[in-house]
Amino acid sequence: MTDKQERILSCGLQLFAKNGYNATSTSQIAKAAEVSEGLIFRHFKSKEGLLHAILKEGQQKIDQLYANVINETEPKSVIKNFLQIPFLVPQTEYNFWKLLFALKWELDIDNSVNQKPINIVLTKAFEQLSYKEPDLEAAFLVNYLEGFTSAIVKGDGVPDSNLNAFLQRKYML
Amino acid sequence: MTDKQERILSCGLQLFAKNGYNATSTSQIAKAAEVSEGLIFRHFKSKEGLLHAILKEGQQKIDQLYANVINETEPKSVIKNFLQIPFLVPQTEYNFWKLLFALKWELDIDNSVNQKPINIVLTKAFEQLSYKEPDLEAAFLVNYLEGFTSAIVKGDGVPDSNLNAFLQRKYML
DNA sequence: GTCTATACCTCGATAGAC
DNA sequence: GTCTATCGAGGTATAGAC
Repeated sequence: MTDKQERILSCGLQLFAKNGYNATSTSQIAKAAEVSEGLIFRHFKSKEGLLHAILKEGQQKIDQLYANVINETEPKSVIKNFLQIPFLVPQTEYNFWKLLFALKWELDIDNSVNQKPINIVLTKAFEQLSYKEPDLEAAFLVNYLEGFTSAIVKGDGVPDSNLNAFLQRKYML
Repeated sequence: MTDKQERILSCGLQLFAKNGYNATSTSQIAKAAEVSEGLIFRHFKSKEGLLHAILKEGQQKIDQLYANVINETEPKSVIKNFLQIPFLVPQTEYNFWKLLFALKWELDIDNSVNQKPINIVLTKAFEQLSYKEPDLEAAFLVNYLEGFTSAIVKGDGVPDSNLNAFLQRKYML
């Protein structure tokens, strides 16, 4: 991976996240990365190829984030770590998350692949804690976190830790 | 409002919702609405003008939906009606909601104008029900509903009423 | 139907590493 | 001399606009 390739990936992410995929032209990216436009196509085949390269690079970070939940065995910690996810994302990566949210609607790129195992683990945790309807408890929290992270990433603000502390009390974690 | 104007609005909504704002060309809309492309610009000034006309038309329906919550006085009914919102949206209007979600990211059109009064009313309801931290309870539910409606509109499926019934039990509504 | 701009993309030429 | 990274001048289509 050469320096210019990395600059294309980085600037592509910035611009896609800031202005949207369709609204960003390859010439803009080239200008920002200070490379010739042709180079983008040499390396990434097409504009969409560039997008997928960007997504692939970011996917690792997502996996790491979810690993904290999946690999946890103690049920209370599973829930606690799940709720903590938004706080583990460094601000430098907000752009990537913003892009993910936008792509869900702009193209039909949905990485709900990660959602399923999370849902299973969460359900199991509630079950072990003797909640009456563990699957619905899990679904409830999953929807909450979707809304919460959406609000954070959208507002480019820091997540409100009060809400998190509140939930830890509510669920006795 | 002529027949052709309405067809432009309707087809514009369909296509914007389905393929995104930037990815939809005015010529596509003209073809779908069976009008000349020039007519779009005569009536709506620009592509963005058309978008705003579409949004303005839909705003009324949003207001109606939220009115059920805002105008309610009995605290339990406030919360109940709030949670019911997604179930009151007819499938024929899913396209409009989908467009709203997409625009939040694609352009920076955010109609969180409605969010504030809802938050206040919800907080008050929890307060009257003697919840310890009514503001956080409200914020929690608001985030949940954002995630829930997002999932519904995205999945073009019917909302899961089990989850709603579960929450009515949980909050003793 | 026509205009202008710009979108995505191609490709031959170049330059340096080995 | 081959190979890989790069440049930048086009090409073709289509966008929004009127």
